[in-house]
Order: sequence, then C-alpha cells, then structure tokens
Amino acid sequence: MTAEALSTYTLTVGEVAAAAGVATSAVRFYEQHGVVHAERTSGDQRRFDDSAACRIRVAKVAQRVGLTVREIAGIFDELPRDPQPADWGRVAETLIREAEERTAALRAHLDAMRSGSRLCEL
Amino acid sequence: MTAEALSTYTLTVGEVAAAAGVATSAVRFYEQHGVVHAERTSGDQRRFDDSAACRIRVAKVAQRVGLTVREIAGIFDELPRDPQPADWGRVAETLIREAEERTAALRAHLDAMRSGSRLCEL
DNA sequence: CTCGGCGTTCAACATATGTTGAAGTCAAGA
DNA sequence: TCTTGACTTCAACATATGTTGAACGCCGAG
Repeated sequence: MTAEALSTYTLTVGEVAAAAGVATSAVRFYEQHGVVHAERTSGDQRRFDDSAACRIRVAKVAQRVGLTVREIAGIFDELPRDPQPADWGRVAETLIREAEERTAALRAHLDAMRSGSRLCEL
Repeated sequence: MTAEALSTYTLTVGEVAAAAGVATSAVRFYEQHGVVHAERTSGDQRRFDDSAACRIRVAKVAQRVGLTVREIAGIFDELPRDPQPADWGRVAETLIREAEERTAALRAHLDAMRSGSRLCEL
C-alpha cells in the first residue's frame, strides 16, 4: 500500500482558524504569504489540508523569535509535496538553528561589550 | 574621587547615528520610544551621552530575536542613572533570558509536534 | 428550494518600525 | 558676521502584520 492519504484539502478557513487559534483574517493573510496553501472549491472557497493549522501555530511561535512571515514561508517551501517526518524534522532544525544563531549573535554582542570593559561607554 | 564622569550629554543626533550605524531618523525614533535619552540645548537640539549608540546597537540585535522596541526600552528602563557594569550585566542577562525563553518555546512546540508522532498531521 | 451561517473580495483602518521631504533654525568656522 | 551644513518639526510615504466592515456568493439542513 503506497500512497496513503495524499493531503486532502477539506478544511474551511473557519475550521483552520479555530484549530490554529487565530482569526480567519489571519489564515487568509498567511495563505497570501505562502505559509499555508489552499485549493479552491468550484464556488471559489478555500479548502486547507490538515497541516494548515499546524503550520500556522509553528509560524506564530517562530515569529516570536524574530522570523518574518516571509522567512517562515521560505522555510516551509522546502517541504516537498506530502512531506515525511524527516522533512518536517529538517524544517524544525532550520527554525531552531535560526533562533539559536540570533541568540548567539545577541550573546556575542553583549559579551563583546562586557569584555570591551566599557559597556556602553558606561 | 567619587562621581567621576556623570554622563555628559554632548553628542549630536548625527554623531550618534554614525556611531550606531543607523539613520538619524532612526535615532530620533528610538529616542521617542525611550530606547535612548537626550537632553536639549538652548536651541532645542538633542544631545546624547556616550551610551546612546551602544544602546541602539544592542537594540538592533535584540530586535532580531523578536523583542519589540517597546520591550527593549522597558528593559533599558531598569538601568539606574549612571549605571554600573553590574547594571548592564543584569540588562544583558534579561535580554539573553528572553531570547532563550522564546527559543525554548519554539523548541518545545516543535518537539511536541514530533512526539505527537503526527507532526502537522502529516 | 430556501435560508442562515460561512465563505469571498476589497478597501479602510490599526500598530510597529522606520524613511523622506519641506520649511525653517542653529551653530561653528572663514 | 555670514554662510553652510547639521539640526528641528511635521506630514506623508513605505513595509510588515493583521483586523474590520461592506457588499455579495456558496452550501448544507430542513
């Protein structure tokens, strides 16, 4: 049995919003910016797959460490169609690496200040 | 010899901007939002002390880890008048702690996803 | 098949973070 | 003193990240 459950686009914008804990306007915003993807019904309504709410939740947490929506969408873009756990693992690693690099930069800057012995020319 | 070099407000907005590597408009913006402080000359021009450029550089790095200007100003507000190295040390710790807490939240979220064994309902 | 709850788009508004330009003032050197 | 570059304020613009409201369309339950 290959090909089990290729992502099925069944969820409405309201369902995704409720699942992700954001407003429907935010879901549309994230779709516009490539954080989530949707198909359209014949009546032009969006239908999301199950990953949408999860992506949005991850995006929200990633935004808190300084990643922009554009950056997050770019990272998610590395996911293949119908991603495997390993694919998500790489995305997770990329996100964590970014956060840690930025924290390291902050730490380095502050350390340099201290060892300069005149932190903010006190 | 007590009281040596209580902060002297001598630097112009242009000097601070050059020292911090930002536009003068940004320096004024950061002053408006309490990241740096200035006195005024009789002619109403801003004069900053030596810590201004440093504060702005720190703020820039802190923004990269998701701190807002308001949050950064709030953290800097804990600095007493004419701060000692220890005071700056506490500020540095606060900044690092914030960055690490946010990274930890990201990591926790991603870990929970993985162990849920259905990361983004793959 | 109709009705009410969702969905759609688009524009305006809101906040955060700045930049740019106009019009006018200050200050330091020739 | 006069000039000229740097300063001032204020408003408009710009981008990121959304929210809100109007006007209208879709769809599933009765």
